[in-house]
Amino acid sequence: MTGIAQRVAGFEGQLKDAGLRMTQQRRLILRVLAEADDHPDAKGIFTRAFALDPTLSLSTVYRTMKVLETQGAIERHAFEDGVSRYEHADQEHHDHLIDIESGEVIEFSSDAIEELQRRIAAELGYELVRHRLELYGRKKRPGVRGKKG
Amino acid sequence: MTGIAQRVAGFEGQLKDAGLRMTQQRRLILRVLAEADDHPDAKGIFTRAFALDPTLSLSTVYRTMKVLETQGAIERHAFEDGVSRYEHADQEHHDHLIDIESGEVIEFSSDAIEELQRRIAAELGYELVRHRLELYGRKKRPGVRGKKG
DNA sequence: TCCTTATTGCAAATGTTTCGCAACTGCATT
DNA sequence: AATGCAGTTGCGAAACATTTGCAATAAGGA
Ligand SMILES: [Mn+2]
Ligand SMILES: [Mn+2]
Ligand SMILES: [Zn+2]
Ligand SMILES: [Zn+2]
Repeated sequence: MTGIAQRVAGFEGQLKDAGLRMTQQRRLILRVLAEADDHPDAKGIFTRAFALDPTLSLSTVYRTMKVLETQGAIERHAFEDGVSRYEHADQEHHDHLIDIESGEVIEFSSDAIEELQRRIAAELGYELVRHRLELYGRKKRPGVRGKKG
Repeated sequence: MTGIAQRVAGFEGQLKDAGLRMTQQRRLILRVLAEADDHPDAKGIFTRAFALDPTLSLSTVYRTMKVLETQGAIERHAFEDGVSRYEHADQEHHDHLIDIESGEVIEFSSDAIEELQRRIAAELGYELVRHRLELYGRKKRPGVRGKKG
């Protein structure tokens, strides 16, 4: 919902408060991130940004992702393949379902499962701080119902 | 519940069926794995096994873990720190809660959450094949109840 | 025991992410 | 607009976990 410009401006403020600078590179990466509707890894972000500014380096992408993560501007995920994937954090919490055939990542959120996780942790004597939930599935062919169908 | 000897014997059969061999190294690693009650990584397994046979190499541990995983004899997990951790697969499915202060890994299982995940996937048009669920929490101090306590 | 081939140890290669460092630039201040 | 101090960047090298090529070794059926 928030526009790119506003988001960049808002982030600029956060940086300033932390004594950090808004550089061309950060602006560029922020833009790439804002325009992304998937979950790119560092190399993917680099590729997209590099197309707009071929002086950018991959190191800077990594460093920027760290800054953005610290500022809470992005979230980092590590799905099965192990590499870090990023997405902007201006949306509310959600988890992911990965299509094991296509690799497509589908977002979902469920209050019920969030609550259940909290309860499970509590029963074990823990306060839930964060969690990682990934579902790996295969697309159901329409028309095929459950075992008893 | 299953004894180490039986487990090794059973695995030997699986290997044979796959045209693979039961080597000293595999026997050793299997033993280390069977005696482990935690979730060691490759280096951890190597260290324990190396103590019993200092001719073993780390490569062999990695290769063996791959074979064992393919045979379904072990499970591999990758918690937040990124490295692969292993455990024998002779117990029923469970998920993990990690104490973010001590690093301790607590196992738990919940039919409710398993079912809920299946339902969520189904609602998105997917058949759930596997999942990853990790809870990261902090030990509650006894005597301190919820916000309204 | 012999033979075939799976397996091993070693070192080198990978792939991802981090780091040291000198050059560069944002930006607050003259 | 010019100055100066950090914070930042690009580059190459390092770090780290894991994989792989290869020649030597050993499992296990004949
Ligand atoms: Mn997402
Ligand atoms: Mn476990
Ligand atoms: Zn969630
Ligand atoms: Zn589960």
